[in-house]
Amino acid sequence: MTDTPRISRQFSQRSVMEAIVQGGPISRASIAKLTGLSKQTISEIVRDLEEDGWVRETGRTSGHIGRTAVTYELVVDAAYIIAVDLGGTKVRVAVTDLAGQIVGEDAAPTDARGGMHLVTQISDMALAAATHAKVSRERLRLAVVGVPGAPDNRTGRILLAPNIRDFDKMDVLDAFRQAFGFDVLLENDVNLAALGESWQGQGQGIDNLAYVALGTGIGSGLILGGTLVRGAANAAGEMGFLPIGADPFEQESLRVGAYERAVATYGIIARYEAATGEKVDVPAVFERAAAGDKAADAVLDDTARQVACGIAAICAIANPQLVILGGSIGLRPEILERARRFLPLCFPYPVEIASGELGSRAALVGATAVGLTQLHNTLFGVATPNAGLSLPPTGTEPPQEAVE
Amino acid sequence: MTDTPRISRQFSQRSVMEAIVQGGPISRASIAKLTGLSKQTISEIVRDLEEDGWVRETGRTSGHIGRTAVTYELVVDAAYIIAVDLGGTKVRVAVTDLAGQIVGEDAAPTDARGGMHLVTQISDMALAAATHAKVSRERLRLAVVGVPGAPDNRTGRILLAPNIRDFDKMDVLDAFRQAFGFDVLLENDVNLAALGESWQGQGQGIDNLAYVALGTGIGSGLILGGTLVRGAANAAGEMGFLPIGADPFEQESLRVGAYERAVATYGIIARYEAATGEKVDVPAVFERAAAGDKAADAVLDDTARQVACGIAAICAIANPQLVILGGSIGLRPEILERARRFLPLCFPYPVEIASGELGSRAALVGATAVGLTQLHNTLFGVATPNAGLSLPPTGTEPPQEAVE
DNA sequence: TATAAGTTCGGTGACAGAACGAACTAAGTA
DNA sequence: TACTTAGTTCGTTCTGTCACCGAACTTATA
Repeated sequence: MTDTPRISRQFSQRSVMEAIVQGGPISRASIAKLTGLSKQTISEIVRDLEEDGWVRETGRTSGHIGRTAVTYELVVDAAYIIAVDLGGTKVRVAVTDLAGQIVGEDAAPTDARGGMHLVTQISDMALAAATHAKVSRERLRLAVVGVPGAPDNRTGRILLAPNIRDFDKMDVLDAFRQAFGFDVLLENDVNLAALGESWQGQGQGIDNLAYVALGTGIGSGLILGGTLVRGAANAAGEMGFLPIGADPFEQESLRVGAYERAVATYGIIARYEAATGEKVDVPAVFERAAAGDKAADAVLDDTARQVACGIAAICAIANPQLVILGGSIGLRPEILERARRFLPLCFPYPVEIASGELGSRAALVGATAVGLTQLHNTLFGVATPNAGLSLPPTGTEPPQEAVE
Repeated sequence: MTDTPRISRQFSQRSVMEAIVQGGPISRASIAKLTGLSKQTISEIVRDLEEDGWVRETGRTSGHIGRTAVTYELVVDAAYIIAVDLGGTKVRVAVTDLAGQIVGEDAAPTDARGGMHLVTQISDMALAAATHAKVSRERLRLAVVGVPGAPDNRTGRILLAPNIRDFDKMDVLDAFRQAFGFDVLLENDVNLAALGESWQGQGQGIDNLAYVALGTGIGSGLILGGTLVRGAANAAGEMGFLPIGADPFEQESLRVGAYERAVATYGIIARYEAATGEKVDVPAVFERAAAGDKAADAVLDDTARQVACGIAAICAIANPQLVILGGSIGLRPEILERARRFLPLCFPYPVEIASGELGSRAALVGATAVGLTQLHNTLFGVATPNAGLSLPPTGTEPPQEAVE
C-alpha cells in the first residue's frame, strides 16, 4: 500500500481495477478476457496491486472443466470514505468502504449555530462513527460533503446557501479540510441525491435523468449523457426561480423564487390557509386529504399540478428519460400519483416519473459514489486525456506562432 | 494519405495533430514543448503524418537566436467536409476544408416536396458546390446535416420534425448516405447553431451556454460543461413545450406547445391582431414599432417579456453563463435589448445575453465543427477508453462470478 | 560564443504471442 | 475400483515489438 502506482501503467492498471471492482471475485484469466489485455500482463498488474494492498486472493473456482483458477477481489478495507449529507435540519454522516458499503452511520439535528460549530459537529460525528466501526484514522482518505447551495471547490465558498448560518462568510472547504485532516469535496446535496439514485436507486443504467427534491424548498439534479451537469456557477437545477406558478415579475418572486413559493412547503400551507382559513403544517394537510378533507385534497391537486409543470419545464429543456421525485414532500405517493396523472395533460411526450428508491439517504449514497470515483481517479489515474474537441482556432485571434 | 495510422500510436499522434491544428505553423520543437513528448518522438510522428499527407512543411522561423526551425502546418485540402443547414424554408450547404474554412457555399429554397426530393436537392447542391470549388469527390469524407427535430443517428430517423414532409416516414440518414456516397451525420439544427457560436461566435471559450433560436418556432441548444447536451431522445432544448406564456393544460398547448404559441411568429401576429384587429406579418410589426406604433411596441414588449421568462427557465434549470439569441426574431436588436431589460425583473442572478454573431450561418459553422471533430476522431483515434465512472455493482444483482 | 533545432544512438517499460507446464474434469479401460 | 487418457483452462516463461525517453551530438543561426 505504497504510493500511487507507476505512471505509464495507470491505464491498464485502472481497467484491471475496474474489472475486479465490477466483477466481484474474478480470476486473472477472466480479467484478461474482460480487459482485452494478455494473461501475463494481467498477472503482472494483479501482482502489483496485491503488493500494494488493493486486491487480495479470495479463493479458487471449482467444478469446471480445466484447471481451477485463483480468484481475486477488492480489499474493501484498504481505504474508507466519509460521506456527509448536511441538511438544514438534520446532518447525516456515513463511513463507507471501497465497495461502497456503509460500515458506520450517524445522524443528528443540525447545529443551528452554523459556521465552525457545524463543521466541528460534523467532523466529530464522522470520526466517532469511524472509530466505532473500528476504522483507523489513517485509512480515511476522503470526505464528500453534500450541502445546500452551490459550492465551488476552487474557492471553497458556497453560494446560494441561505439555510446555513455563516456558511456564506467562510471558506467552508478549508474549514472541513482542517477539521478532518484529509481531502474534502463539496457538492450540492440534490446533485448527490441524483447521483445516488443513479448509482444504486431508481436510475440505474439510465443516462439521462432528473432528480427533483421537493421539501422546504425545491431543487433538482440533472444527469445528462451520463454526467452530472453543474452549470456555470454550480447552480444548475436550482429550479426555485422557474417563472412558473406565481408571477415571476413580482418583487417577492425575485427573493424567494416564483416556483418555490408555489410548490414547496410554504405554498402548500398558504394554499390550505387561503381555502379554509386554517394554518396547519404540511403533514397535517396530507393527513386531512387522506381523511377525506376536500380542501386538503384540492391543495394537493394544485401542488401536484405545479410539480407536473416543473417537470414539464425540465423535460422541455433537458429531455431526461426519467424523473425521480425525492425530498420530504416529493417522496409522498400522493404527490407521485397525482404528478403522473397531470404531466400528460401539460406535456405531450411520455416521461417516466418515479419515487426515489433510496429515500432520504440518496445524498449519502451519492456522496459515496463521488468519493469512490474520486479515489479511483487519484489512485489509479484519470483516463481522460483530451475529452474536449480540438478545432482549428477561429481566426479572430492572431495566428499563434507565425514567428517564434 | 493511406489508411488510418497505426493503432498504438494514435494517442500521441492525436495530440501532435491537435498541436498543429491549434498552433498554426509550428516547429517540431514547439510541438514537443506543447505535448510533453520528446523531440525525436515528435520528429517520427510528424514524418509519418507528412507521409500520409496530413501535414506539410510551411517554412522556417528566423530572427531568433539559435538554429532556425522548420515549421509545419495542416494540409487543409487533405479532406473536405460538407456542412448542411436544412431549414423549413431554406437550405444552405457549404464545403469546408480541414481548417474549417468555407471554400464553397450555396443556398436555395427548400424543396417543398420533402422526402427523397429534398435529399437529392441537397446532395446535388453540395456536390455541385464541391465541383465548383475544384474539390474532387474522393476528398469529401463526411457530411453533417442539421435538421429541425430530433434525429437519431442509430436508427436514421428524425423525431419531432413536422416541418419537413415525409421525413418522419423514412430512414433519412441512409438516404443521405446513399445520395452522397460517404458518411453522414445528422444533428439538430439549433444544436449545431449552438456549437457554431461556441466555436467561432459569441460563445468562444465559454463552457456553459445556451443558444435560443426564435423564429417560426422556438428551440434551444445547450452546451454544458463544454459538451453539447442531447437528452434521452435527442430532444433537449425543445423548449416550445415549456409551461409558460399560455395555459399548458389547454388542448392547444399539447399540440403546438404553450411557450411556442406565446413567443414565436404565431404569438406575435396574434397579439398584434388582438390589440389592433389588423393581421400583419412579423417584420411589419417590427417596422411599425420602429415607426412609433404603440400597439406594435407593446407587442414587442410582451414578446420580450416571454423571452425573458424562457431564458429564466433555462437559467433556473441549466445555469448557463451566457445566453445567445438567434433565429429571425431572436436576432433583432429590439428583442435583445428588451430581453436584457426584462430578465433581471424575473430572475435574480445576472446572466449575459447576446446576439448570435454568426447570424443565420451559425448552424453551418456548427456543422463544420461537428464534422471536423468527427473526422479527427475517426482518423486519429478517439482517446476515451472509459469516460464513465466505475463504481462497484449495486448488490441488488447477484454476485457475478462466485463460481465460474 | 551562446543558443536553439533537430538527429542519432542506446536504452526502457508495457505490452502481445506462442509455447508450455500445471491442474482439473470427464470419459474410457483394465 | 483403480488407472489411464483426452480435453480444457489457468497461469508462467520466454521472446519480440513498439512507443517513447534521455543524452550526446550536429547544424544553423544571432
